[in-house]
Amino acid sequence: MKDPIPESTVARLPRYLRCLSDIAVSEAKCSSEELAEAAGVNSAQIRKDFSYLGAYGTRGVGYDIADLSSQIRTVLGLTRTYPVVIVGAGNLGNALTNYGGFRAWGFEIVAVVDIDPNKVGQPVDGLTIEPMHDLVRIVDDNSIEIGIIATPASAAQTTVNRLADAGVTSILNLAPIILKAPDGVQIRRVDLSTELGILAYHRNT
Amino acid sequence: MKDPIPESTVARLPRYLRCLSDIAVSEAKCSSEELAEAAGVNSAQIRKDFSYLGAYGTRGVGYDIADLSSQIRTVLGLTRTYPVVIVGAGNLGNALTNYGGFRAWGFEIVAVVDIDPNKVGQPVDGLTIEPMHDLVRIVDDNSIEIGIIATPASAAQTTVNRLADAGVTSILNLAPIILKAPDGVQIRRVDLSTELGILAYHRNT
DNA sequence: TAGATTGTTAATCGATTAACAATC
DNA sequence: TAGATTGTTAATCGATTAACAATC
Repeated sequence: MKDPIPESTVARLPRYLRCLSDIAVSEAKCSSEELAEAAGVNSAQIRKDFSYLGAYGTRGVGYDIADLSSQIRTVLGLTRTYPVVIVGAGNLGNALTNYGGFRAWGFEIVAVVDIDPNKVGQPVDGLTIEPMHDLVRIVDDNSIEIGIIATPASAAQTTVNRLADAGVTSILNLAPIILKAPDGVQIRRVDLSTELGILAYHRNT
Repeated sequence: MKDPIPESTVARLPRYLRCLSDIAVSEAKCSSEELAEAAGVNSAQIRKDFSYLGAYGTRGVGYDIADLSSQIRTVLGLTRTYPVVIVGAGNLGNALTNYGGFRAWGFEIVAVVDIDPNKVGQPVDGLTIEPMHDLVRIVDDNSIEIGIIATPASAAQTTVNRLADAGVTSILNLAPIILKAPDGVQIRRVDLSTELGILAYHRNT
């Protein structure tokens, strides 16, 4: 077991988790070869990745899927619940609030805020849209550490700053813009146009 | 100018495009140092990336933003329009259909299909939800090459296969599952839970 | 010309993978 | 024991970056 897990390994762990839960439907154990096939990566890669976790398989047998999944969840920090706030109650924000898939990994949308007074007070999936100026209180009350930005690009940097001021330290940005992360705040970005752009590139290559 | 553009470079190009359009608001030219600052990458990285494009800056001056942006768009294949079909008219699918941001890079949602007869016929952002069994005709009629999967995970592999059969060769998968790509089809995956998982990992590190 | 910044090389760094001894 | 598969090393591969000559 080596200590610092490479970023590339971390990025693959959730993928392994997904594949393992598929395989678990029919089997209790699997080999690195089998998982490699399902995840589309090299089997040596998989064994190396797992060696960082201190997760031990059994030579000649393979990995116990339940054990391994549990190890991965522990390493990623998916053994607790994370309250999440969504900023921006437009189509995308509301779609995310309605999307139940976050809960399986412990992410629970506990608040949705919007700057538009006309949206404030409206219901979304059991929650009520709250005003942006209550953000500090909302983050405080719910001990929120993670925010998702579903605002237009033009409002995204302001939103980051306000989330940071309120005490949120992890942000997932869905707005199509590169943001500056305040000190102590980490931002990940998902840009669907970028993904389509990369698809387009490969079509023409 | 070397020929094969590394995948890592390709993945950064859309980011540069975003940053350049921000910078273009106030300036017509920029240096690799300035863009590096905005994009959060090393300036040598940027110059190296651009050297693959055959895009030439001017020594002592920098890069012409309009020229450079146009080069990047050309390389990525963003100089034409791509008709896109969205499969799955749930919250996410409808949010994407409503989302206007794809059009700026030439991706135009021309059809939304769903398997649920109750949804078929309903309007979404000027389109009408069409039945899944018309997929081949729809893809044909609109010369669709790109599909976005916004179905539940359980329906995603079937959807890939049907899209592939219909002639779609580029797929963006938003369902939280690892899919097998049929021959000649490329799939990119965006998994928001995975992104949150990686955020969670870094919180606890 | 002097200052600035590119384009490119070469060095560094890190990630992937083949190979195989260890061992179930 | 024989067969299978891990865990790990060492080799390979590719990506990043420092450095600097070229040149605007």
